[in-house]
Amino acid sequence: MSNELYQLQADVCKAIAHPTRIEILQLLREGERCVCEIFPALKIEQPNVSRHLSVLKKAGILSSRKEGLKVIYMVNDQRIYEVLDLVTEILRGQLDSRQSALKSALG
Amino acid sequence: MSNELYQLQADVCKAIAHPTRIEILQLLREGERCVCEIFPALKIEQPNVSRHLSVLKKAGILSSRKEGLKVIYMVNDQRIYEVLDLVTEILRGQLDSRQSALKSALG
DNA sequence: TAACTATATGTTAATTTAAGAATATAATAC
DNA sequence: GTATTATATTCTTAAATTAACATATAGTTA
Repeated sequence: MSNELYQLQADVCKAIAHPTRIEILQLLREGERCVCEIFPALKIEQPNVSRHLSVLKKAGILSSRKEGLKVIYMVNDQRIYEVLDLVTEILRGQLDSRQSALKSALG
Repeated sequence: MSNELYQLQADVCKAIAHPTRIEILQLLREGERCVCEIFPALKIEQPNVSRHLSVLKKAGILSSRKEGLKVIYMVNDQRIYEVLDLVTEILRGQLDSRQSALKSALG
């Protein structure tokens, strides 16, 4: 149907289509975190994490608020984790398919 | 946890992170289709659709089989539609948030 | 005010992605 | 064999993405 919807869906998918950003989301699953907690946990540079956070925020997946010097990021909609979990299940299904294909190929 | 899992999840998300590929998936929701049906339905060039199909296939989202001259594509795991539907719900939630923020801002 | 801390933003280079046009391949029909 | 049809691939070019490094900004403290 709506070509605009496809673009919006693609934008959300693109925003989460990076391993670092998925790792950020998994960290935030436990609750909101400031940048100063996120980048040491992920062992990447602060400017790097800051940019990935802004990608997620621009896509409407995260929000932030200031507390003194710190900026605290949080997930807007927990359903983003249903998306990630579904993707994991799909991957597991792919693995199972390959395994049973191999099994039947080997007799 | 596993950095490799994040990469695999990101790969699947990246594969569906394009409006044309989402449109292809929505068409295939009704059942398998050959390339000759897909590209006229989407009103894009055949080589273009062929490349997008190969991206989806490489990510394990689609499979294909030959029938004479035609190549027929199909979805491997229907849960990919749960992902797309969830993303739509998340987008709707974002819209609702903006609306109620606007409403309270205007009194 | 200056110094300090936390975060964000240029800038650059390397890599990836996408589309269009042309071409190549594969299966069928003649 | 040649011609035809359906699909895939190559090439080129433009645009987008990413990381690294340096720098800028915002808020705090002295």
